[in-house]
Amino acid sequence: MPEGPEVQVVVDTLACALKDAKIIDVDLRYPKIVSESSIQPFTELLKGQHFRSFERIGKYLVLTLDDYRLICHLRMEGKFYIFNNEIQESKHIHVVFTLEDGRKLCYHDTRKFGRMGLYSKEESIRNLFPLKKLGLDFQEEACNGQYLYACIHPLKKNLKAALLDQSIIAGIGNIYANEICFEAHLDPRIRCSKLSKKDCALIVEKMKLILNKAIQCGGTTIRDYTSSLGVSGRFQIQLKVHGKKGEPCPNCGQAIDKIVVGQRGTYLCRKCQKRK
DNA sequence: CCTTAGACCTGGAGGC
DNA sequence: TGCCTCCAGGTCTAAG
Repeated sequence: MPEGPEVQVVVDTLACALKDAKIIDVDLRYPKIVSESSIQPFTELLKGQHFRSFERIGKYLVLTLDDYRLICHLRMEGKFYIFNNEIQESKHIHVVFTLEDGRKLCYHDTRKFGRMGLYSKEESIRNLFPLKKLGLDFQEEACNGQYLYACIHPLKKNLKAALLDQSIIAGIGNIYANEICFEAHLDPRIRCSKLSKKDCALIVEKMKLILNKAIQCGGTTIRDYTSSLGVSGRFQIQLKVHGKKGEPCPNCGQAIDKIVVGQRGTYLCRKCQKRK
């Protein structure tokens, strides 16, 4: 589920639940979840650390502890759950952090694609291994039409691939890339070099609208977050094309088409989204 | 340099 | 019901 907005919802929720909580034990059930680039020994170094601050960069969670940064990527299906007493057991829970107050923070990941690791707190965040290849985050001021145009104008690849390229803009995933192309009335297969400055300004404008609205919608589900099931970014925004194959386009009524672009499922309205 | 196929994993949906 | 194939929020690596 997690693209940038869902990760933001998760970070906000974790910040509420875990601020200054102390880790007293870590049960690493599936060791491959820990990145090879992590400082070791992972479980031992976490003991005694407190969660101090919480942020998101692209699709990464950055949890700052007393002495380290714990960086997590949820990939396709990673989720965090917090249990007050007993864990609701599952074979998909791969890491359990026991907190001093008795709560358990569980990392759940059906496909085991997610990764987490410990990194230096001294180094600037952007220089840490998992983050240094990222471009501007989608919420940054400097991430504007000019920036996007400068990045993608020279590229031969198509618009969809550029939106998914985390070294250009960090935080956009497949669902939102489809929605952004639809709202900008642009065919995802357009070559980047054919896009004007005006197109790029429009793309960024729609991108910020869609992603920020998604965060707000996710934010509404935070409130009914209770204790047992916890912290999963619930994607509640109204999608216009993603997953809507065969349904009428909200603009013109023509059936939404599904194609493959860059090995990813891509939904579009052939009438509304111009190819150039 | 760039694009693309494959790998990493599991489970749900749909066809037969 | 069972078996098979395809597909899914992502990213990295090797091959072409």
